[in-house]
Amino acid sequence: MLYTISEAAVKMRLTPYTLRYYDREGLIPFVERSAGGVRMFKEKDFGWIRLIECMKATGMPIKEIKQFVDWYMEGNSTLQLRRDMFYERKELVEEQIESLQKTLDTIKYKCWFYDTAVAAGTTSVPKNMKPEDMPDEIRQLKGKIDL
Amino acid sequence: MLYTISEAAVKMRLTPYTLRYYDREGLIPFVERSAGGVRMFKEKDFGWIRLIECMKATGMPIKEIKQFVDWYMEGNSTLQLRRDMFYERKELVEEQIESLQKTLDTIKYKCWFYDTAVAAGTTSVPKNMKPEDMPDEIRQLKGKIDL
DNA sequence: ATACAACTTAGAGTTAACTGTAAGTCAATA
DNA sequence: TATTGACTTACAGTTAACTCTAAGTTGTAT
Repeated sequence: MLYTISEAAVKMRLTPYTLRYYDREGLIPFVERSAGGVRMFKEKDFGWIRLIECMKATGMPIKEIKQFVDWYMEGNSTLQLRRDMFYERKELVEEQIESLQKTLDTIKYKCWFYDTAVAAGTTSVPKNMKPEDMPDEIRQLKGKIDL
Repeated sequence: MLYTISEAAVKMRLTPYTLRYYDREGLIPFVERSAGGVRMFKEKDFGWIRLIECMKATGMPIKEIKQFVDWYMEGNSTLQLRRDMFYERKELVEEQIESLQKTLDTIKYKCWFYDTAVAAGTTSVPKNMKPEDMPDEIRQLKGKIDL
């Protein structure tokens, strides 16, 4: 089963513009063309594009993803480099999750803060509340955040 | 204790350019000026800037952060709007964490894949490995991801 | 064979969030 | 008081990742 760029775009939830951009940037050199030059996407290509989207989701810039694709096209001589890249990404994603969890602590505190402020009609109530009057989990959060 | 823009930048791990940009965009209207027009940052401002950085860390664009600051400057009549904004952010951050955890599953699978490929000198070993020959946690991961 | 929709490339335009430059002003020290 | 380094504004430049336009080509349906 082969797909045109529009069909591939629907399947991948991208636009044809984006797929052509990825092609120009060297992210999908394995996508073949018809005799007339029309891109023909095959099933196997979608797995690759999903992997590219996964790397993008880690915040990896397109140029670094291209580096990885270049290594892949080079064959087994680049296995170590590709392995190391994934381990580095693993570290970074674990850090991102930790960081987002800290961010979430602040947001959760603010949710309580504004719940309390809305109920009172003024921010001075949560602002001046003594720690011992706060719910346990909020007191914990307040201790963790640095606002 | 008052701080110049350079001192404030060091304290917040930002550049003076960025702080001026935030000021121009209306993110820190509460920062006062000396008679000569020089910005004078006070301790209280840093808490605010930390909150702005927290909102930025959730992926919130500067224009939406400005909306929140505008609501703050308007006073208690905007409490409900501010509360709702934090609840919306909470949802989004929880989604981001979930999404990153799925991304991490794919990365972890690829770490195993390339560990195995490097050991064998070729990707065909992990590529053709039967599920029952994989470690349990890898088989689990492989079932979860969609490459 | 002829339409005509969907494809192609090259290159320009957009957006967000900075980042830097130029010209001029402020403030601390010799 | 004069110098000098840090500040000010206005505005231009940068970067990443698209997004769109124009001019031309391909492929399918009559």
